[in-house]
Order: sequence, then structure tokens, then C-alpha cells
Amino acid sequence: MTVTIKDVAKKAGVSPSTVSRVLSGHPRISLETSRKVKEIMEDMGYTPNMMAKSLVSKTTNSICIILPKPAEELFSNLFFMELIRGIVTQSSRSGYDVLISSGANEKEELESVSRLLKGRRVDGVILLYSRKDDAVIDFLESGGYPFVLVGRSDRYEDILSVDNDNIMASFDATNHLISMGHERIGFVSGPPNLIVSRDRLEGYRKAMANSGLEMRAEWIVEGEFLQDSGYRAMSFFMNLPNRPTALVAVDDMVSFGVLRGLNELNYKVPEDLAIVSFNNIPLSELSSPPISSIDIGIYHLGYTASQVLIQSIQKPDNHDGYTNRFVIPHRLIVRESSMHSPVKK
Amino acid sequence: MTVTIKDVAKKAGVSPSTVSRVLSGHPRISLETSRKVKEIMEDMGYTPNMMAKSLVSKTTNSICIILPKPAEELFSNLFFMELIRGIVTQSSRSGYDVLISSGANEKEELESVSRLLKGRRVDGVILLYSRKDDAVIDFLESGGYPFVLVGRSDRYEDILSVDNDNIMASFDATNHLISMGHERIGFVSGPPNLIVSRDRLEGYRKAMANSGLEMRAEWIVEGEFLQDSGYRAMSFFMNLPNRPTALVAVDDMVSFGVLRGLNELNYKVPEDLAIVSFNNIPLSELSSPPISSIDIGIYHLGYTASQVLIQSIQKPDNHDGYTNRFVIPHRLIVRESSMHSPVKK
DNA sequence: CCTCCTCATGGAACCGTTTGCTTTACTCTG
DNA sequence: CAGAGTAAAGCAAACGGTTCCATGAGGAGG
Repeated sequence: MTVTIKDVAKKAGVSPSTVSRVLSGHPRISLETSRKVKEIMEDMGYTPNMMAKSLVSKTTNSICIILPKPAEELFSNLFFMELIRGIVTQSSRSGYDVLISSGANEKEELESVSRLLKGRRVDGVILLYSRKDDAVIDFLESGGYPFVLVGRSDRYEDILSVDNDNIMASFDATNHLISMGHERIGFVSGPPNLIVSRDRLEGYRKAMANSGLEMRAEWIVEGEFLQDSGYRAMSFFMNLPNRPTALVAVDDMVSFGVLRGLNELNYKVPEDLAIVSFNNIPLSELSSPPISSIDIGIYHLGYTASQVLIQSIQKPDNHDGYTNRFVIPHRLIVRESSMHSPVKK
Repeated sequence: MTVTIKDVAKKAGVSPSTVSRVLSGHPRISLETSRKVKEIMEDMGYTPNMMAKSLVSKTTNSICIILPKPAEELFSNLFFMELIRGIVTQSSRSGYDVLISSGANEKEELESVSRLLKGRRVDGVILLYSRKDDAVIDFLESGGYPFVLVGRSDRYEDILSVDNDNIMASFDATNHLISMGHERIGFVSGPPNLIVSRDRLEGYRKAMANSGLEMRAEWIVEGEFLQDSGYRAMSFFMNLPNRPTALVAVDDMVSFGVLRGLNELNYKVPEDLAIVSFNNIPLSELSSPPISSIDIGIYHLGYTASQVLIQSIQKPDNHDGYTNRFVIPHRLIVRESSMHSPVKK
């Protein structure tokens, strides 16, 4: 039924080894044989069995994307879709297949990664998060498996990662508001165990300090990368006695929540509260008003991650020890949500 | 370096076959042997090589999601993210890995599917679209490969598919507007080669006919599942002499485009134009105003597709020939965008 | 004409599992 | 106590490729 290399060999009157060599473009095969074998392969509809191939080559030509634990929520974020799109596109160009996996909890996640890598189902993985302590990263490092982080890790200096300069990005975002004349600026952060939350918070702090602006503890609230966080943060901020006139939100989804809340309370954006957030997902420009956002090149992030990983799989020794961290440039997209200067008191 | 079944066997003083049987829970293995082998496997950190396993079992325990050709655009639609989430969740519960693939064009797509299936890299595929004529479906059918369609196919009666009753859904959506008092209702459709476009259009027609309302050709425009289509459709409708007071849009993304356009022209929703669309993506309730939408249970669609596919892989003969088409229920979520009755002329 | 190369190909072992067929060692039965 | 039956484990042949090594046929050089 399924046509194998042996069937082709028999029909062509050559040995299986010859067919294999034709397949892999071995130099010492006569043009004539090559032509004939290729024709017969075509005729018989031969497709190489990738399992057999993988078994002997110890290589699968596929990689795996590991989604973060609380995939349930984060999945619904367009951020991941863009990222995956970048990864899939580049991988497919390099001839790699992409698996996608996510565990219900950290333990399951680790088991899954271990099964995939030790079981030789994939050649490497892309981690779509960077927690501060992580058993999965420990496993990958100690096992010497190829992997790349989307996001950065401060714990390990020498692992491959693709990231933005989030400190600088947040610095830029905050400075934009400052340059518009805002002085009381709030910040809606993400989970504190995510490095991206920390970095963006730091950038905000730097910008505020840099301009000599007051930073009140109550102007900084923690949340998730979700709309609800924005909604809650908004209602907290708006009830403050000397409330912020602008805020930086750690993710566009948060801004959507803020927007919805402000809308319900009949506040105007940007007149009552100016907003800038991060990621510039396709919907940022669709909300009303459109949201100013730092474009972090999500697609590019994924594309590069795939490139870096596959390169590392193919030439593990080519690692010069310097270029571990790939920084994707960001840029501020100013839209209506921040186009207003506060009324000076 | 990597520990194989033979290493375990040697250390345990048994044959490889015995170890294999312990692994698969073979009945005729003494409890004592089983215990000992298991312990040693644990000690040595044995993980089965899935390639070897697949080679002999002719089974990979993985499935592949095929994204539609113009993945570039559609990818950015939250619809697919939800769908994938449902698929990944259920597959992982069933112990299946999920590959994700998309070709730049139909030819590439076919090659990719063929390579994956004939090359025995995956056991079956989920097609995330249903075009009217499709080489991929032909290939899958003639090769007898397990696959399920998300969406329906009218060409093939007997293939597995998971879908909504889009005709009824559209009927409901349109009727909702009619019941609000609208009589001039527009429809923004999707690409005509997609069955979902056709079905939703048909539902709209039925509802209009059912209520004896006039249906003008100019009230129906074709587009994509994209914001731009909505934007264009909006400007077309609003310039019509006797313009619609409401419209049904084939996808929420289209509504976003309409919303943006109306906002720019200072029209009010729902006062100047009421809107209902399909899919109820997480953002539908976040726009201003929130959009009425038919919730089609996207996650559920994906979850079921995975279930049906895996079932069909595991018991290909269990196919009763009746339950080929799985219909996921829909329900109308009424939000602000349609909560207004038109002024009677 | 003999030796030595080079080139094109064949043969066989191996990658890590599974599984049908044996073998071994008991336990039962009459 | 011999023969049958059975439970537990081993042997070896696949699965479909790849690749090292061997082989034979020319052609070149001396």
C-alpha cells in the first residue's frame, strides 16, 4: 500500500541505498540513474516516511511553541496569535513543522516538554514567556536542548532570547505623556513575576525620575494582561483625590478595559485621561478613540525567535557567546488616546 | 547518552521485549518484574523514543491544524485563536500533540498536507475552512485519511464536519433586527467561495422573505472577514438614497470596520445604524458601543472538532454514516449596537 | 600489461520499538 | 510420574530509512 524506498528501488532495478542517495542529492550518483529514480518516485507517488528518517537521523525538523500556563486567558490575546504567526511563517520557510503545546500547570508543562524533547519528537522549543524562576528553563539548560525565550531572563545570562528593550520602550511611552504636559501619570502593571512587567515599570520610573516628577505608590497598580485589570485600575485611579491625568498600561488589552470603564462613567479620553499602552495589537487602532501604543514588532519577534532557534539547532557550535540576546526595535505609535495636554492647575 | 529500552533491559537483567511489555501494561508480566523494571526506568530517566514507536506502530499521536491560505490576514482574527485553543485543549487531554500548518497558496498547502499525512508525521488533520472546491479535500478523501472540517461542505455528504447552523443563525440575527422594527436591512457578506458566507446570506434572505420585506440587491455587499470590508460597506450604504437602518455583518471584524467608519462620519450606533454580526469574539463586548453578535461557540467548535477527529482516528470503523455533521448551537447576544428601533417614516 | 585511482553502486548494520513465535519452568491432572 | 497446560520471559524479525564499507568497472600512468 504505502510505497517505500524499497519498492522504488525494486522497480528502478537499483538498491535502496541508491534511492536514498538520489533523495539526498549525494554527489556520486550518475545523472542517468538519478533521473530514472526520480521519475519512478514521481510515478509511484513516493513520500519519505519521516518517522524512519527521524529515527536514524535523530532529527525531526520540527519545533514546539510552549504557551504559558494560564493559556486559557492569554490565548485570547491577539498578541500570541501574532507571535505564532511569525513563528509559523519563518519555520515553514526553513522547512520546519511547528507543534503547539501548553500545560495546565507548571508540572504538566515540564512533563510535556520533557516528553517532547527527550522523546525526540521535536528538535527545540520556543518559550513564550519569561518567568523569574522556572523549572522548564532549568530542564532545558541542564539537558542541553536548543531553546529560545521570547522575553528576557535575568537569571541566566547565556541563554538565547528574543525580546524588546522594554525598559527603553516604557521610558519612551512615559516620556511621550510627559512631553504632552502630563505630570501625574499612573501605571498599570502586569503580574510581578513576569520580567516584562518589571522592565516596563522600571522604564516608567526612570522616565518619571528623569523629569523630576513625583511618583506616588498609589499611582502604580498591579494586574494581569487582561481587560478586567484595566477596568479595576481605572475605577481606582478615578477615585483618587488628586488623580492622574494620564496612564501607561502594560498591555493594550488593559487599555481596552480602561476605555470601557471610562466610557461607562462618561469620562472622555484623552481629555479626562490620556492613555498609552504596549504591543500595538491590530485592534488598538480600532477602538474609540484609537489607542496610542508602543509597537513592539510582535510578528518580527516570533519570526526572529524561530530563526534563532533553528540556527541554534542546525549549528549548535556556532554560538559565539556574545549574541545571545536579540533585541527587536520598538516604536511609539501616537493615536488619539494621548493627543491632548492636561489643563494646568 | 540517551537511555534506550535496551539499557533499561540490561540493567534490569531482562530482555528488551519485557521492558516494552511493562511499558504497555502487558498482562503476562509478573508483578515483581514490572515493579523492578519501572523502578529502573525511573532511575535512569528513561523516556520512550516516539519516532521509533511511531515507526512500528504507524501512528503518531498527533494531528495537524490546517489554516486557510490567506493565513496572513485571517491569522490576526481572534476567531482562529479561540478555535486553536479549543483544539489544543481537547487534543492534549486525549494525549495528542498538535501541529499547525499553513501554506502560502493552495498548491503549497496540498504539498504540505500530503507530506504530513503520507509521510506519517500526523494521524489526521483539521481543516479550518470550507471552500466550495478543494484539492486538499479531494486528496484527503481519496487517500482515506482521517480529517474533519470546521465548517460545512455541500459537495461531500459523508465527510466529518463540525459547524454551526449558519442559515438559522443568520435567520435569527436578521429576525432580531426585524423584531426591533427595522425594514431596510443591509448585509455585508464574506468571500462568495466560502460556504459560511453563502449560508449566512441565505439565512438573511429567508428572514427577509419570511417577513415580506423588500430585498434590494444594493443592500448586499461582498467583502472579506476584515475591518476594511466593513469600512467600505459602511460608506457605500450610508450614501444610498434610501439607506438601510440596520445591517447584518458576516463577522465581528467587519462590524469593527463599520463602527470606525460611522464614528468618523459622526453617525451614531445604533441610532443611525443598528448592527448585528457573527462570532462574538471577546472584543465584541468591548467596542463602543458593544456589538450584538451571534455567539457560535468557537471554542466549543474547536474542542468538538478535535474530539471527532481523534475518535475517527482511533476507531475508523465506528462510523455509522449518520452522524457526520456535528452542529454546535449558537445564540444571539444582544448588546447596545442593536438596541434601538428606527424612526418610522 | 599491470597497478592504482576514481566513480557509481550494492550489501549490511543500525536507529529504538513492538510483537509473533518459542522456550523455559512450573503446576495440574489422571 | 508422565504428559498436558500455562504463565513468564526471550529471540528475532520487522518498521523505513541512512551510511559505512566493500566491490566492480573503467581509465590513467608507468
